[in-house]
Amino acid sequence: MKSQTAPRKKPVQDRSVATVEAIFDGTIQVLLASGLEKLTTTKVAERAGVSVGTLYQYFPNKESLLSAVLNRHLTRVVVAIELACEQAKGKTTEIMAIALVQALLQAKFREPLASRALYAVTADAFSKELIATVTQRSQQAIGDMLSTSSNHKFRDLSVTNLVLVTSLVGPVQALLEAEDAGDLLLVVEQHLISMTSAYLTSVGIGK
Amino acid sequence: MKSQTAPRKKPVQDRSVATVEAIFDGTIQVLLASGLEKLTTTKVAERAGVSVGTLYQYFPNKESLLSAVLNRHLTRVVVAIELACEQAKGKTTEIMAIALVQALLQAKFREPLASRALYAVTADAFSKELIATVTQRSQQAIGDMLSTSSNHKFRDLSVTNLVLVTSLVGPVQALLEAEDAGDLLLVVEQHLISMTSAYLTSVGIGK
Amino acid sequence: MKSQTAPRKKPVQDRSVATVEAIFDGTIQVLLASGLEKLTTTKVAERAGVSVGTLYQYFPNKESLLSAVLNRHLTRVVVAIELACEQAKGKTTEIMAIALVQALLQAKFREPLASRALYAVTADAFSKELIATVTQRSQQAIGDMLSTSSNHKFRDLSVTNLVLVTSLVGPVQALLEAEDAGDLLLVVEQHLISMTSAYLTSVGIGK
Amino acid sequence: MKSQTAPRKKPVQDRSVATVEAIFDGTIQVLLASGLEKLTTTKVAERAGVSVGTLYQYFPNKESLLSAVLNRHLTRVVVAIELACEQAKGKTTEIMAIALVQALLQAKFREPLASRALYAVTADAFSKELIATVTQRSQQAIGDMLSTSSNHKFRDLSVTNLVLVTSLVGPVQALLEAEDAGDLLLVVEQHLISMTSAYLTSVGIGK
DNA sequence: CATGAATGAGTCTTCATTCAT
DNA sequence: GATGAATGAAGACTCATTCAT
Repeated sequence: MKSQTAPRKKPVQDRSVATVEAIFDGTIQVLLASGLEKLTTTKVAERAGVSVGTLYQYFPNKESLLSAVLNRHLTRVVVAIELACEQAKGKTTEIMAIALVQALLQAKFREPLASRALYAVTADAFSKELIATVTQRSQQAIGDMLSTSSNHKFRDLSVTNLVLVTSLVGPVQALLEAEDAGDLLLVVEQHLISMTSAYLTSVGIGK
Repeated sequence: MKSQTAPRKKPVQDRSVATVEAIFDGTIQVLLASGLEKLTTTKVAERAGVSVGTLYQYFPNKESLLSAVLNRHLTRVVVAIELACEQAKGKTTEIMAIALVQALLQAKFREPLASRALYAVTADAFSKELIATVTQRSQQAIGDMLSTSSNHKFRDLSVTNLVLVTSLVGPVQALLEAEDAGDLLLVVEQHLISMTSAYLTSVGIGK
Repeated sequence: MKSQTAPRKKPVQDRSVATVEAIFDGTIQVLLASGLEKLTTTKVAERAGVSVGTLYQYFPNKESLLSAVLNRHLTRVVVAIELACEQAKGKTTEIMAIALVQALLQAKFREPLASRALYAVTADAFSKELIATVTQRSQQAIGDMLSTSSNHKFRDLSVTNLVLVTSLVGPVQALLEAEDAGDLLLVVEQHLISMTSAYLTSVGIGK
Repeated sequence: MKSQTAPRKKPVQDRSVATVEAIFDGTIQVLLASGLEKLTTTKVAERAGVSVGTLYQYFPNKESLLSAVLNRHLTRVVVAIELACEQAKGKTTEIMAIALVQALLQAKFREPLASRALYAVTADAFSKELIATVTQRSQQAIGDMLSTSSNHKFRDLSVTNLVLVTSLVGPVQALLEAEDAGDLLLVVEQHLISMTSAYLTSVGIGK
């Protein structure tokens, strides 16, 4: 039996689509305003301008709601990464580093509020699986890209992927929560590119 | 006004110390077994072998309990980092990288269960302050160390500190949760050292 | 003030008849599958292949739906009993016993599923009135029959009626829920006839 | 895994015993005042003079509460029947009939309110098992008794047991709900004895 | 007439916290 | 100091019913 986490019904009608969208937004709002701990389905429904009943028409339980929101966000991020990786194939390691870091930052900062809000959700037990999937896809994309590098070869490719994915997330998150994010953004981006590039060079084997 | 988060009384007697210790352990146990979401003070007390009443004798509320546990853990980690940074002062950037990475890994893997269990707590709203403090101290220690490097100078030292601290945490966490952590540990450690070292070199200015 | 329990409109058209019929069937289905406790109007509508809205077109509320279903069933049973009693008038007490028991069993086993399903509904508060009416009619019919017995007279006729009606229902219900109802049916029927006949003889006064 | 229907903790202390007793009484009260359909755990707690929390300390859920109350009642009834059957062993069939009917009536009318209130609970799905057990025990006791009859032997003993048990319950229930129960009691008792006795005689084989 | 999305009052149940013993 | 029974506010979730399309 599948875990009770899949959305309850697909929004086929326009009204439904709008409703679900409003619920998603409401979730983010409440997450930012109250935090995950104090997030209640009633609050979310209120913010979304619908009744609790309606919320439950689309999501069988609170968990599935949070999962859906997180899923939508993370999927967008991974897709951005996959795209960037695809486009950087065959290029030099330096260019790959730039592509990867920029893609991640852009994806995260396109919806900075959602990004920040969803961090807490990420830590929740039921997100494990989702996170695993997303991490998996990211590593796959990065691995596929790296193996086409024009100037380096990588042994321990899987470890390299792991390190790359996990090491970039922390700084990005810190940036999202920083008050002077705007000022820092460019410098940090530069540093992350330097770090990634330097790491890949030091770990790669010259061709 | 201070938040009601400080422990209620100091355990001066041996029995008290043992009780608090048991409660701390119980908390970790429950965290691992049930997750933060399903952690209840009653469960913790049970695991600790005391009554709820006793638990509340030492901690005014659930939050303060979790804060205390998290605080103890993080403090140990920072202290380890501070120590390592202190000892690596005046050395080369490469040695500093090694010292830093090793200190972090050792500190985290000394109590791997606690490290893993407390990750979720970290994401909770009330931990913000604690995390901030700890991050602050770490960056301070690292900054102090870096500025004594025998072979590099750093501009944007604060950014470098930020990047270092935040980028290492992700991989370590991933490692803690990996099933084959044992096999990966050494390789990942090596990669993290490479990354850190390469990053510092690339960002530093030769003396 | 009358309770809002009467059907909302009479199905004059064929389509309407079919719809109501489908809703009745759906109700029985859900009753059997989920039990009264978990019976919801939505489920019933689904099973019936109509929308909830349509269901409410024919029944003003859940109660009236259940009442209607129960009513239809019980009415059929009483009618069968009334008929049998009518036909046995003037016969001996023994023949009356046979007629009564057989009529009841036949009526109940003509729609065994419905009979079984509706037992729970019977116990619900709102059925009180309906049950009373039905019981009343049965007792009336039985009383009318008994008083024409060719070989006995009855004092305490009302008590006799009460006992007869209420004592036969239990065994029939047990039979309906038995797994080996088929095997038992004939024997139990025989026993019930014996019991009824013997009871009437022992309580009746020889003419 | 056992069904979540067993009481949560045993009342060892006096206070606990009193609490549970109050909850039982409260349940009966609410059942009589509002009916099963409108019975809520909050209402029960209020009537019992405790908080909902306390109620849930002793019963994991509403169902288990109702089961416990029903169980207590039915157990008392069966015990009474078992006792009566035991004492009537070796006697004539007529005496057995008297013993059985009187035992049942006395047991039911010792707590007439509870008897009446619990009828609805009886019909609920989750009571199936309990009812089955109780019926089983009753039939066993009756069977054991009948087989020692001094003046009759019974073939189809199991059918006879079934018929006896199920046929007596209906009249008793009707009596409990009758407004003039007091007036009827004696006559009905007499009729039930007649019926039972006559049935057993007609179905038994003279020795 | 039929549909089914939306509503929200009403339930069950949990759990942090207190306090009499 | 320790205990654990009692509390009750709060939150997740359901479902009878309505009404715009």
